[in-house]
Amino acid sequence: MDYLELTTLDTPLLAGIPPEERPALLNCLRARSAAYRRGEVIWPEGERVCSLGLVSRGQVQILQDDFWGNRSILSQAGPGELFGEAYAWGGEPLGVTVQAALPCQVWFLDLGRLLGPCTAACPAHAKVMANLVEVLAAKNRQLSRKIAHISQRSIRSKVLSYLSWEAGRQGKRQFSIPFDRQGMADYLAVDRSALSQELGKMRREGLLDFHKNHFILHAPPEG
Amino acid sequence: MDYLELTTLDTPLLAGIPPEERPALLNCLRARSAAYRRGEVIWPEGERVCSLGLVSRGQVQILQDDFWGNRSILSQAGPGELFGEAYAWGGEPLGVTVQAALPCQVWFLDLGRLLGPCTAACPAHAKVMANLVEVLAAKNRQLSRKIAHISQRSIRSKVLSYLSWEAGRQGKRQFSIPFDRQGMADYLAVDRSALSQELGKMRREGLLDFHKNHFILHAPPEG
DNA sequence: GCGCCTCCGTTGTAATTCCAACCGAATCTT
DNA sequence: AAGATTCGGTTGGAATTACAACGGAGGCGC
Repeated sequence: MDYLELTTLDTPLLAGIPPEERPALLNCLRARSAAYRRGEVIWPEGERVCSLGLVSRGQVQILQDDFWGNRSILSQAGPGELFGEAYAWGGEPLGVTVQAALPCQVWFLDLGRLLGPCTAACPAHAKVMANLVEVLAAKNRQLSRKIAHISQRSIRSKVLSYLSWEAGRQGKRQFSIPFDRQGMADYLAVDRSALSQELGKMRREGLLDFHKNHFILHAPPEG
Repeated sequence: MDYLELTTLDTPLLAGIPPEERPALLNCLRARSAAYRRGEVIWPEGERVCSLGLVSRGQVQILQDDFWGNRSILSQAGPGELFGEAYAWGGEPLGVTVQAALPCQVWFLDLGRLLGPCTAACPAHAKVMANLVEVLAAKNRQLSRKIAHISQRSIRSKVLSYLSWEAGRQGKRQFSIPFDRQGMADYLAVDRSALSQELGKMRREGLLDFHKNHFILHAPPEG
């Protein structure tokens, strides 16, 4: 297996592990790779997985389908980011669907081997564990944040909650978001046309301005 | 410090670590304890914490307040459960408020020390790391599940999504939930009276029956 | 240039939800 | 036992949202 792609990949999971140590580590973790076309399903919901996914090129979406077929975007993962890390141990079947949002290349790592008693086999193992904890904690915060947004009772509040957070994150009042309208509506769990409608109303009221996925907040929601 | 309470506590974080090894470990982690009255704030939002919380007695609530003052219950933690584990490293300020839901006793552990290079100081360290990963992964799934519920577009769908999951988890069609009405409404991010109204309508339609926090599902939503 | 397709905004209507207020039952206090 | 408090159900009206349908702008291939 050719690990070249991963020895130089900038990913939080392997942060702090020098390229020369990576092949041995990756071999330990039984790293293997696959390519997917846009829209292709990588892991269907219900699957039992014992490895986690790492995107090296392209982008994947983590989706959730409910009983009635509505699909919502839980999150997206680009180069260097992980998916399925919450289901890779504990034996629970996958509660989400992972799908290629763009043509992409992904790797699968058996990180379960790190959880066993003998963690010290490779010197890099401890570092991976520490990275893994930080990644899981960050994902946790990300999910909490989404909950904060979609817990709002009105579309306007959801939009403001999301956009003002995004503005804060990017440190500017003018910024782009990683969604098209449908994606934004899915993320905020609202109807697309209702979202467009509310955005238009907010623009007319001078709260903000926008074009496609580029936004400008006019009145700071913080007061 | 008297670790007696923690040497016998059944908690996923210390699972698999025998009581006699715990005092040394806890000492390593600078474990310290505090008691809180019902309603008392343990960690206010915005605080920078570098330890995680472990409930030994009572119950705490993890709350999220938005810009406009609406408060929603992210989760609750009872004896043996953790809180703040997503904010204990990475240096991000606390995005949630932690409050005592009941009179309670909690412990604070500096788990950040496990992430450093020398993990092998105590023999139990590796086990705690593995436990921590599983706890974080489980929390992850729990947050994803809540998102699945509140992403539903109608109160009825939210209720069915939540109740049918709860029925599945408990393996019976008749079960109790850990919320009163207001708590359930907060969890599902809907208005309490609207929730009562919808529950009454669903009962009239024969979908389910309930009394207080005890529910009986009549028609399986799976078909 | 021409269709084809995707994305986004608009409109109108039906349905849902919020909100505030009220009421009764149960529990707790004194 | 009376009063206070909490909890859950109900109601009515105002406001919001979903839903379906349509139309225009822009990109793309031919």
